[in-house]
Amino acid sequence: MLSIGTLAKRTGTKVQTIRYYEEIGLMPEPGRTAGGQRRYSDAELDRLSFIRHARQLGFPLDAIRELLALSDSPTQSCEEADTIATRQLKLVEQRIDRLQALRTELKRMIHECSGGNAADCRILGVLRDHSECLTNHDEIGA
Amino acid sequence: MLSIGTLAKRTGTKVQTIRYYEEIGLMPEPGRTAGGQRRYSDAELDRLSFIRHARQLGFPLDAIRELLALSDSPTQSCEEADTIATRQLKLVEQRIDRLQALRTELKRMIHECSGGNAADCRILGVLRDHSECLTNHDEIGA
DNA sequence: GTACAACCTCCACCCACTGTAGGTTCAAGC
DNA sequence: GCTTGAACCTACAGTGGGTGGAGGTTGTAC
Repeated sequence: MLSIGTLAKRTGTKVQTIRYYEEIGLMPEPGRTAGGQRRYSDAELDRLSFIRHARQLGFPLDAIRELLALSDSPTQSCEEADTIATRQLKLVEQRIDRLQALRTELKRMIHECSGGNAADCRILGVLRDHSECLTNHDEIGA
Repeated sequence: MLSIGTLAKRTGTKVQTIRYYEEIGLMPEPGRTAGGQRRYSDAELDRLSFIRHARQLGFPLDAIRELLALSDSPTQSCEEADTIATRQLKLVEQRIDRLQALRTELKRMIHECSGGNAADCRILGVLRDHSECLTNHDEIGA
């Protein structure tokens, strides 16, 4: 049986994060010692590894919840897993496209700025006047 | 003078977002009507446009705060603007690299899954066992 | 038996907003 | 001048995915 700290080290997770996963029902409530400390079995280690791995691949926790449910019922068709993964792939591809457009625009801004004072700065100029942009970048964020 | 709703429409910002920017000191406190409603001048329209444009390019609000300060003192060197933009470019490039690695891994998972039941699903299999991954993807998230 | 690292709960905070409830003001039409 | 109703106001809760800290308790090695 593993303490929460050992489980954390083995999975590369912070202790608080494990407790957070328990709180939101992603991890089961583990057994406790007489004194109230959590003790984990290998099944829980596997489950947390699964969660962490899916997180590394960018799956949101809700999707992970579904994937865990599928993984727990091995006779079910894996069609749904495919759907979830494909959805995630599309999301990742959208983000890449968007970030590549941002990269182009940022590079251009930086390249055009010859380094005088702020009044003539192309970086600030482009920010002031959207019409100086070559690309449309309507959506917010990265 | 513009109402907050008109300013919102003109800049493609939500009304709540404008009030939020005021709350965190990114937008100045505007004038008010006798009844207490906000009224904005063109200077404030320009400032909000600048903020929104920088957000579209993915700059975090703290960076935007610095960029606004630079834009307000036109005699200052624009070196700092260059530093901020370059930092942002590097961040964007890092994210692109990371997302491209995720894309590769997701594609492989989906491709390998031939669609049986969940027990044999390659998608769930890869998630269960990190050693089946070709790439290292230590960091979390997208 | 003691020291102290690791654990416990509870709560606040991060970013950048978004949404809602419950009440007030402005402007257009009559 | 009066009514209507859209737009405004404040205040607060919630989003995702955690992170950090205070203040107190337990487990374990010596």
